[in-house]
Amino acid sequence: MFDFCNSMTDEQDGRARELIERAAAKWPLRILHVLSDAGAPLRFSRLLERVEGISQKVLTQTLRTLERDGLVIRTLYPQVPPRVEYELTPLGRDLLMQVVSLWRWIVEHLDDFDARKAVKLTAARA
Amino acid sequence: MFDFCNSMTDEQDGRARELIERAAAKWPLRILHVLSDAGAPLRFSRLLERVEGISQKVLTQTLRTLERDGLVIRTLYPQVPPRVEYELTPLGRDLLMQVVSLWRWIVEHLDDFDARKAVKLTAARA
DNA sequence: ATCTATACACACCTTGAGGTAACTGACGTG
DNA sequence: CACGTCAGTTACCTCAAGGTGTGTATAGAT
Repeated sequence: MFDFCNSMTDEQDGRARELIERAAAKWPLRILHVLSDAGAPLRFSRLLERVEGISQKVLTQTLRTLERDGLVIRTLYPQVPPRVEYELTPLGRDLLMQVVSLWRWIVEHLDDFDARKAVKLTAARA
Repeated sequence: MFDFCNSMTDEQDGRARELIERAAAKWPLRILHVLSDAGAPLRFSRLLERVEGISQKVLTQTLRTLERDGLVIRTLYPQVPPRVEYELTPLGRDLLMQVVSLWRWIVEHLDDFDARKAVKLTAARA
């Protein structure tokens, strides 16, 4: 049914899996979403305000990971006090769009995600 | 850019987020994939063999969660020794298809996920 | 001299997912 | 009566993500 899965090398599968796991962590998608909504580069402290509930430490961590993955760009302006701006890369924007389409599908089918709606066949045939 | 995000209630967003986080955990997608490939109900021990590396405990845990979410159906045949079969629900199949399309997109763009490919603008304008 | 703002770094702690290994219950088999 | 099978359960441990709280460099403003 998913022939393409078998046409992947193990390395491709591994890397894709890593990316999914990193992106599906607690904060990355929120951050990408905030950056996308802003439509313009955001400073560190703006992100800290808009990504509700995140701590400074985790925001820096997550941003570094997103940067390494090529999803955001970090621009440092050597001023005092320092100024750093973050913005989405085209890849980040594209990834977000892919995820959003999945998200939309889930929201549309939210009522189905419930075991009580699943037909139970418990042992009728046994 | 993602207008539909703002047309969601907080509750919808929260539930969708929970589902994503659960589904993107270490094992659920593998299990769904194995069940899908099998094309037929699988016994517990068949899953244990085919989902490489998973332990009994985690397999049961994960299957229970998938069952609660309405993604798999558990059928118990009251025999001795016991026989239990797991199969995908239509919803599970559909979810897997959505995720696979995301997966495919990621694999196709795997080479782009690398910070070295991102254009760096480090402070040229400062 | 003190205070403030910015974007962190560092040390510490909590929490939960996941791993490991042993045990269970019911029954048919030798 | 011991043994193996199946689908778990239970107790215990580990490890890393994430949370909390503080420290730091710099220079302009008061």
